[in-house]
Amino acid sequence: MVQIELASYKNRRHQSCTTTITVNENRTGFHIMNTNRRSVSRLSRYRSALYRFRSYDVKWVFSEQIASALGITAAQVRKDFSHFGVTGRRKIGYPVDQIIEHLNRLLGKNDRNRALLAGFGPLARAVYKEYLSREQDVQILAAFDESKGAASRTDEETGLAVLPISHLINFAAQNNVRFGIIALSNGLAQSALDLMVLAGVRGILNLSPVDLKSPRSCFVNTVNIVREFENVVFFAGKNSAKKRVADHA
Amino acid sequence: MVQIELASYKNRRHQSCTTTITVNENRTGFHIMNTNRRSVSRLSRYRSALYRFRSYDVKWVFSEQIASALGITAAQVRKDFSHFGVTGRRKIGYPVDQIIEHLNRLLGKNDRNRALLAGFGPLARAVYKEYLSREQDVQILAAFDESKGAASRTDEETGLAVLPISHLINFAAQNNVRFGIIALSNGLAQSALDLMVLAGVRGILNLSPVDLKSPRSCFVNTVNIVREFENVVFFAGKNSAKKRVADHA
DNA sequence: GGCATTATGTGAATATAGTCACTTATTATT
DNA sequence: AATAATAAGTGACTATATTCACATAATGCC
Repeated sequence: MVQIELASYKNRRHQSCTTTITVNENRTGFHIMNTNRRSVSRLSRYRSALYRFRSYDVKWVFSEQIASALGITAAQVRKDFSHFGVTGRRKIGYPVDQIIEHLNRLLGKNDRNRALLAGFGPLARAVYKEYLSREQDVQILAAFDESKGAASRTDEETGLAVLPISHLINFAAQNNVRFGIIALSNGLAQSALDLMVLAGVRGILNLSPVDLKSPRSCFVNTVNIVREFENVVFFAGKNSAKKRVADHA
Repeated sequence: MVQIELASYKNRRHQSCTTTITVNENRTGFHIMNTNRRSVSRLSRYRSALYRFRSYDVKWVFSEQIASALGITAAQVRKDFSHFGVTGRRKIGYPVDQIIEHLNRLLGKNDRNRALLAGFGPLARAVYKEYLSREQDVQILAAFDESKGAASRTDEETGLAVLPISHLINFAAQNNVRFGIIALSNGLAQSALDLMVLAGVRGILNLSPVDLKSPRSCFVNTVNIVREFENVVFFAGKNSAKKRVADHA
């Protein structure tokens, strides 16, 4: 069991408090055990809601308003915020600018997170073009793909460098790359992960439809789009009345 | 008789991973007692693991083997299976073929799930081409997009019909479409959802980076790829920043 | 300044998810 | 037939996640 510090803050009695998560090691990597895993997945939803408030020049928001924007309860918002040391003022609410700033810090939005793409097929291209290239905090240094031969090239449409996979380790190590995105549809996904791990990558978003094994030094988040569609079919089919809107956890 | 090791695990008195050829017995009927959200999201992972076992002609698997394939505990597998009425035989394990069949039924894999795409930009195209067009149980009837004018057309590359959004309601209603996938990057996502709901759609996979509001009649699963990457940054970042205090505390 | 108001912040309570450990059915062995 | 072995199945338990409800601090009004 491993304790990781998430946030430290002072409560109203000026006692300093620290929020930690407890992590359990298992074969496939980190498994988050205590209350914070789901809270974390809400952080960026809070952030987008707050950006929307800010775009309307709102300076202060109540937990109630944030909650209604995300479709959750106000108590949940306050609890989450309190976990991460986000504070507000009674009768006034939470200061939009400050909280955005705070969330950005928590989410690594103030850094330039160097990352690389393994695979540059249609899905990877689309994700890069539509999402990643627009995020200032994510800097995709190169893509690695062998589909068009083993030569290095520059993708015309996006201007991204596309290198052969054999260059991955050296490139990642030399550029101190800490994050990777795997979008290879075939069996290459696992070996791409292995290469990344060897190169010192610390976190991977896996978009390929296979579950990958990773040592505990590297956090892996697998998003399987077909699986998510199957969940929709399941829940839409059977009518379990509880939660109608799911959040990908 | 084939003996292939697919997964290794520890028996409290050391190893074993065996396989036998056997007959299938008929078992019919299943009922869902509890709909545990996270169990459901494991169902298709079980299924893929079982397909892999089957590809090696494995007829029976132990919960231990399945667990090891997914990196979870055997108790979890048995508990999940018992939730969904999946049964095995003591000392023998679970019958691969039957369980695959059972899971397929649960996941709607034996139906032709008619669905439509809202948006046909690069992401939607990629998801369609790489994933959805290959699934026999998902039948994408058409895509709806206005980016290339308001005329109906057939997409050359994929052969998919692309219609103007104004046709969505009638088309969906006439074809009794029950599922939708939204991949619109702009503010059109919410109105696409509203149209689908009006047309009687029961479940939606939302790939656009906004949280959508939906009535209770329609289940929505939002997968936000940038958010998933942020989670990676968060966990990988914190993990490397803080030295681990104690292993196995 | 005093008072009424109100939304935060947080323990306690509840709900959900996952693990442990034991019972039992089934099979193999003697 | 009796015995040993073993993995499914399950109830009790632990861990995680969310909601409840209320004390409390900050605010505005008189």
